Amino acid sequence: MEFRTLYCGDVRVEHVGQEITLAGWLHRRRDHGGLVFIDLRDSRGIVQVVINPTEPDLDLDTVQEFRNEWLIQVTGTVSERPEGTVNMNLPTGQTEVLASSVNVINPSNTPPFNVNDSSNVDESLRMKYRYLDLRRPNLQENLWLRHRVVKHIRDFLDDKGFIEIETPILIKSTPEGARDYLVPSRVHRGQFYALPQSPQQLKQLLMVSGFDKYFQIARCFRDEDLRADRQPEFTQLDLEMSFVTERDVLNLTEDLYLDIMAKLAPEFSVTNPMPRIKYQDAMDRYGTDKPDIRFALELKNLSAEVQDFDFTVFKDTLAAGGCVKAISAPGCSSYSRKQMAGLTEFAVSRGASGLITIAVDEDGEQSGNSYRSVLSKYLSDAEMHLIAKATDASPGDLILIVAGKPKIVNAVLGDLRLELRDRLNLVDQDTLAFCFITDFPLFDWNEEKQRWDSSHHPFTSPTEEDEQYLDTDPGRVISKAYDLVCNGSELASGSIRIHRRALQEKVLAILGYTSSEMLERFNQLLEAFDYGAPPHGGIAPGIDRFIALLSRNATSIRDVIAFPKTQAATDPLFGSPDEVSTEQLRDLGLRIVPE
RNA sequence: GGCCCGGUGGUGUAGUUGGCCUAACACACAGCCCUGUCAAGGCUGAGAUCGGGGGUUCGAAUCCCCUCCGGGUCGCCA
Repeated sequence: MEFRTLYCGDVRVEHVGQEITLAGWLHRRRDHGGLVFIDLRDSRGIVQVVINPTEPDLDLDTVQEFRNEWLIQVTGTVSERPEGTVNMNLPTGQTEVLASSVNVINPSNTPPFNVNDSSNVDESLRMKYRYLDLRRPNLQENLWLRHRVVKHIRDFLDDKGFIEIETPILIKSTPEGARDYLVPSRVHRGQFYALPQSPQQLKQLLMVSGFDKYFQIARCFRDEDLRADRQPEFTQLDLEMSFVTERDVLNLTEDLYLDIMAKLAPEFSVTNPMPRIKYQDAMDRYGTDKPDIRFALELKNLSAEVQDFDFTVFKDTLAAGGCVKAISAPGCSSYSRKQMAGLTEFAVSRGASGLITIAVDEDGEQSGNSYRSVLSKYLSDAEMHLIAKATDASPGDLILIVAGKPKIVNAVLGDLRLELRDRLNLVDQDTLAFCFITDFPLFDWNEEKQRWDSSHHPFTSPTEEDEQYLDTDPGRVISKAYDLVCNGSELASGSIRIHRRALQEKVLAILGYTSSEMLERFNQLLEAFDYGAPPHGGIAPGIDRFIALLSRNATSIRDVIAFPKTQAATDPLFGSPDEVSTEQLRDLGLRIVPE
């Protein structure tokens, strides 16, 4: 006999009259004594089974022993539900299955938490019983969503002529960027493989090989501390193309995401086309290179307006090369002293020296506005007007001003902007506001180590116009790097790469590599460039973050990964990481040194 | 490594200005009743020394110290 002839979730009116066999988990039981209803659940849904004791082959006492999560096989007849008992909340709700026989395939212990609802459960308990958590509707939906998106990506790129190629998980450590996960070699005692932080150099080599358009759903590994949106292993859509410009990569990425949104998540409204914002503009207007553009509340630079004001804080800041910027919080002029203090504390905790507020009130006079602020002691009404005008503030608004080094001012006001977004409920949850950030600087100055770092990675190409400044002024060199950002979250990062050896060596030299270090770490790439390497570029969208954005119930990427790690990078289900046997250590030539 | 939040029957919560807590409620669990429910319903019952250790006190879930676990965040994430 077959385990089943129909899925629980597939029972419909068209099956009425048919004898079917179902196999599923007991989702819920409603026992009326003489009559028992069982909601039976399988991978495709839930159907109501009716246990009527008048059936000759049904033993009611047995059925009454069934409990939640028991795996049950039911044979019976599909029937239309009697009038008034239809359940429109279930896709199967116009039907029910009148059982003629039932069979326990496998009983279940009482589950450690409710499997048949979406109630909150302590996350470590959920992780310990991840296989049960995965039975619940939220994670089921998320993983199905993930599957559909990944399949869509594969089909989309296949259609565009891409080839999917797997690259090794055991590669060579190139210890810059994130910390590597290392794998000791048994064959070569004392030597190690590293797990890839991304297949970056491998995909560039595939371009040299002439594959032209490559992609991979690639697992990446970074041994850094975890966050809601960061796991030690995560998945990227890694893709690379030859003979392309930035515009080609951005257009392809835009097409891909718009296609996914249209076909798989049409309930969201999306930015189409996706705005392309230069890095410097993003910093000026939003204070960050990953702006949430669902709402305006843009940063305004007041440096020009306030430069002649008789106010020491502004004067000294500007004299020291700093800036004065502000945002206008709509409807917040009525904030209490305590609420204002809260905002100041928020700003100071993020590095600001202070926060200056101007509450804009209605005024019956010709001016229209009156102001409450510590600045009133120093500035004239006309000067206050100037600030209000520059920040587009209206009566009822609260102007928040930060003065200091541009980096800090942007960071603080950028964070305040997001804080106001949440406090004032400024965004629509059904919008995904994609945008591209372009024209990143090629290098960032590392104050601590007194050297230049790549702002993207060392293989990123400078623009042709700026190549001339590599020697004289690396800080002003703009790169061909770009990010895809959505609702304030970085979804993808990519660039046009360097494909000529001389330029690559020059960039590596600026980053502080000696010739011998270059050969030690990057020889495979540098040498490959000597064999007719084509110009190429690509992008690497994070799959986990994107699915989490699309999911209605995910609060972290853990909710879209089948078996994630805790914040301490452990797996409570398997108990990893764990010690290994002395034999295993001996094979590898390793010894554990106590702290 | 820093800062913040949390840990109370199997689960989720309440209680946390020390005493009325002999720890409450819901779900789950056990028993009984019940033939049209769908978060079924009714009655009865069992189940927690309040994450662990130490301390203060006549008295601690509640206050103090240490520690473990989970989460958020800063650092970190080319």
